[in-house]
Amino acid sequence: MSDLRVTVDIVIFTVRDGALQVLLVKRGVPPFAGQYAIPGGFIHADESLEAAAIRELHEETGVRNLFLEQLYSFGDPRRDPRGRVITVAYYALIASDKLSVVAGADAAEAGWFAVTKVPPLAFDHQQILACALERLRNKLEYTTVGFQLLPAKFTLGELQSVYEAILNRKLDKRNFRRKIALLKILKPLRQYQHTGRKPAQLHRFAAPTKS
Amino acid sequence: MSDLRVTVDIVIFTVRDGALQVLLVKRGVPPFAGQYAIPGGFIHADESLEAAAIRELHEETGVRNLFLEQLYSFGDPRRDPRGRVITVAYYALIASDKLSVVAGADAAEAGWFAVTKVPPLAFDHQQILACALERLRNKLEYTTVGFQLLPAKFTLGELQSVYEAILNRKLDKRNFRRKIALLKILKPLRQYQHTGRKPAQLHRFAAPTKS
DNA sequence: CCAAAAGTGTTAGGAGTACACCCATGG
DNA sequence: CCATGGGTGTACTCCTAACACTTTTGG
Repeated sequence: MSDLRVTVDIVIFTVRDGALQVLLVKRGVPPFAGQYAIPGGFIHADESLEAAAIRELHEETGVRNLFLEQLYSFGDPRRDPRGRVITVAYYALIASDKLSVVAGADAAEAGWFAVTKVPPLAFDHQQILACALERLRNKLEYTTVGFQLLPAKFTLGELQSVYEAILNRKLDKRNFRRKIALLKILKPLRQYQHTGRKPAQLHRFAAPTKS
Repeated sequence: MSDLRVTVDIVIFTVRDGALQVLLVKRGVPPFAGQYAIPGGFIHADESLEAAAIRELHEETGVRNLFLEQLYSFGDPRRDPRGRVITVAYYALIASDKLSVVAGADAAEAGWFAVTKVPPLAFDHQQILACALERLRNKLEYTTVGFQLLPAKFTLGELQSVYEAILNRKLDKRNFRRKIALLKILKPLRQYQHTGRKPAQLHRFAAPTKS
């Protein structure tokens, strides 16, 4: 018990270029120097787990007010060769229009990777990523987390692309739109996105109006 | 970071007397001396989180090989007045025919409480219990955790009672039995339970036989 | 014979899935 | 004019939920 430490690691997702991507940082010091890892760090003495996650998230991305949810805690005694380190893993979703802000202290060493093409990861981070991916895919089915990945105004086509990127499969356009319509959480706007061919109506996320 | 410690707390459920019950222990020492709490303890230096949970579970109930699942980690810096203690909460299900074994070191100070009638709890254990209850109810809908609470042989009426106790509402008998039958995980036995009126057929939990 | 739990089908509504064509625009 | 993504409806299946009566036994 003498030397136990606790970290918070955060799997940060975004959807970019039609693919679900995750933010990874290259480690500069041993162990696993030169390998990529999920961003994270030790918790401070006076902050809650979630506060630590929010702080790390802000340090890595410069963004606050993201969707953030605790994922799972990993505590194998040998997961970190330096000693006993338990990690509480979180996952976060960052909207595509906010991710220009990928600065942070080690900007040059951080990068987005498609989840289908992640390099070998340090520690047990492969397992943590797999866990986050599974959670995200499940939550997509019965919650509205998907909307967190879009800007305030978006088209139904963009929304569908986000779903397809996360689930990694094509969805039927008509069925998708009916399903979304049934949720009654989108407000159609009188604005259209003129991006190429036929203009697409913009929508924004909104709680259903009580009639 | 100097003084951080990690505990594992376990919400142990059973169904008894038609009610969902939880095992609580009375604290003998401050803080919260005399109040009830969820069983738990500090993790050892060389054991994984799950191993710690299994160990605590065995210490409290004398039983091994229960259903056990990690729930959530709680880390508010002021959740324990003694100092910084993070807890990784688990929940476990113990079959009604095994719970005579409620011995353990502090047997006299441990007891089962219906979840609808728990006394005030120490620390943030009320919150942990609420979290476990929510998880259990959700898992009941789309997994087969409910079977963990029954002996090897049971009647459909007993199974339905377990579901009703957990969900705290009555279920339709015909719909329930159809739903269970569709799962194809029960093997009807040539034995009947003669307990009062019309004998009820016994079943056992079994993976579906591949035709 | 009676109280009590066991056991059993049908119908209606809602959600998911499969599937094909016309529309509006920019180039 | 044409390539491209936007936009729309129907039919079928499956799951859920509501609902009532007969059967078997012990006392």
